[in-house]
Amino acid sequence: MARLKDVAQLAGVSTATVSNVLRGAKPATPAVERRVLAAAAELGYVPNPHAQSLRTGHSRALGLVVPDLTNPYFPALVQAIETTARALGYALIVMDAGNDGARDHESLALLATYRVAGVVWVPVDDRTTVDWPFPIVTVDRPLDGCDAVVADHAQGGALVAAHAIARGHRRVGLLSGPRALASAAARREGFLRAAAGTLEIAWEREVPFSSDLPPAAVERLAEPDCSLLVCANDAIAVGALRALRDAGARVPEDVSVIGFDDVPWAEFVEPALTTVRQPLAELGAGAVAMLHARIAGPGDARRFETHPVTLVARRSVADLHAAASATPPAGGQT
Amino acid sequence: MARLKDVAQLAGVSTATVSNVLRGAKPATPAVERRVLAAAAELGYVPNPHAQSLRTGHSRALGLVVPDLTNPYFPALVQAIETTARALGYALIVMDAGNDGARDHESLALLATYRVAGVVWVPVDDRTTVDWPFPIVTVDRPLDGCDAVVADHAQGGALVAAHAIARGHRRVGLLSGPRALASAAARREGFLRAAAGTLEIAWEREVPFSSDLPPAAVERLAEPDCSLLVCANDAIAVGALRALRDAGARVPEDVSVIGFDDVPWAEFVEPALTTVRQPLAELGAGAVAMLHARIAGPGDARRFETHPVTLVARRSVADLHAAASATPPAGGQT
DNA sequence: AAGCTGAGGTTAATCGTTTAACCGAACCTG
DNA sequence: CAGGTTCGGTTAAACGATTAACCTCAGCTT
Repeated sequence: MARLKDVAQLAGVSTATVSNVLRGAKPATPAVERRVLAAAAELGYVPNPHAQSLRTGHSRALGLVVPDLTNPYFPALVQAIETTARALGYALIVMDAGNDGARDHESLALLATYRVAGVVWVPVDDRTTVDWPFPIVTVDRPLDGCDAVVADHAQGGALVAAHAIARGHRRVGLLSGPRALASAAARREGFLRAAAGTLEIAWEREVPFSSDLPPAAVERLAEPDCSLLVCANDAIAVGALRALRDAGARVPEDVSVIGFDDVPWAEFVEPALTTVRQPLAELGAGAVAMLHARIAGPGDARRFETHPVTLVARRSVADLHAAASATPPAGGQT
Repeated sequence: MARLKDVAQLAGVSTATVSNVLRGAKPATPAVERRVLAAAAELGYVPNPHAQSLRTGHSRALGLVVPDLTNPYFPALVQAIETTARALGYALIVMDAGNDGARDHESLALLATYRVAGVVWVPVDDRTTVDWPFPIVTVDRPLDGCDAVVADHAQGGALVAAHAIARGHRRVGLLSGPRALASAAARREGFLRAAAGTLEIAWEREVPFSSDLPPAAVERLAEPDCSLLVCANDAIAVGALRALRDAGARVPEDVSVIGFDDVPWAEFVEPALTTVRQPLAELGAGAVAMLHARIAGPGDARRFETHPVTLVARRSVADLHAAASATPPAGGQT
């Protein structure tokens, strides 16, 4: 592989000049510049990133630490992050923390030894102090003192309430997520605020983010006693769908269900799930852009971005204004 | 951060000695060895990987190139690869080729500039010549001249046939995948061989790996004319489920469906899908182990590993031997 | 006792960049 | 025209490891 020295020799200048020209660090005579560029092109020169990193003390690599790749939330996020990182000239070192807080920090430590220029981090637990030799931006879990991009969960909750109201629902049941999680709390909060005065909360159960509903919730679902089930999560919604089916209730004819996240298979369950879509691609791209900016300006004020979510209406919530008796037309997706 | 030099100074020896001791390259006096280890521990010394790479010409990083992270097949694979790579002391640089052959090669080129020690590659198209400055092992798509791990698709096909026979099916319809893909061909082949003489192939349609079935296939499904639908893929199976539902057929009472892959939501569709599970974790771990071996022994013979698949029986295929009229018990998953 | 050997260290070159320090020529400028 | 500036370029010193070559000295052999 061609080295800087080879380019310099071919162009008949010193390595310093080549380096300066190639990086646009110092201006050079047009003639010299042309010769250098030509030589570099001819040799197919590509700088050795390790030499660069050694010299400058930082690499053109970014780290990404996620709690668990098999969580359906992440692949789209990772993809967006990788794509925009690459477009900005960074390589991406990915680490999976296996939902383990200790491994989370171990990963950051490892990234530190690699002198990455920055890290995109989705922490497994919300509150952990941070003190690392690189800038960090977190996704979806704000940590004090470091940049963050988040989806607007509260707005999502409001969207759900609005949709319910628009479709003529009055009494709803709530399967809310772990109150301890900021995102779950925000969804609930946003929903409640927008529902206030219009929607009646028949009952509420706090359940984990999982399709395996606790028995208490399953029992409750045997006699729903409401026209709409608001779930904090698509996983929960799928669990609800299953429980309702087992109880002999038809969705959405007897009771409607709405989820949150728009996991990849939300459209494949029966009936296709109405849910709130998180802007994963935007979140990922935004995080990398923010990190890039922070690398350029370490001293700037803390950055914080919140991205709007959208509701995607499918078949799982009935329109009570439409002929109340008729079955909604099949295949009515999107 | 502590450098080799600092350790040497603290231990009262030369940097060469420290380097040798730490890597176990050359034996040293027990006393010296102890001093060095103590010093390194005290300073929390971690070698600078860029300096190492610069000097040795290769890094302790592996590359991973996949066609498309949002394909449900990959997250579990990537996770296994990352985990075992990390256990072996490698960092993992992940690249998404966006299902684009050109980008695929571009990614490899980029990895070359990073002097990765090796690459795990899932090529977007099967036949591409390979000539790179690092060892490669491919997953699921063997390329001549480079190591590979693959799932035993033919065996999977045989498993499907055996299951069909065991459950009393006689006439089956085939929704086979793109014949051009080696994996699809192997599945079909394995199935046909095991079915020969026992199962009657009522009809066959070649369709792409997608839930959006071509009209021709949908039409065929309106009048299935068989007791079991063998799908080359879970995506296809989901499409079939949808088409059958639209046609008013009940699964599995009227017709059974079987898939392949065991995507994460195979258990969430209605009815839960019987399918063949690919050993993603084993495939990933195997690939990295193989790559590691190849890095150690560049001259060794070509390696090729095939991993067995397993059938996971859920509700979507009926047992014709059981009371033919009765509905299978609900909730009978696993 | 002279000479060889080998074990255990050290010295210094090297990997491919970046960048501070320097240098000469050309270009004002008063 | 003598004396700054600028401009465009070079030289050489890092960065932090690895490793070939060399050195020293204790222990053996004859």
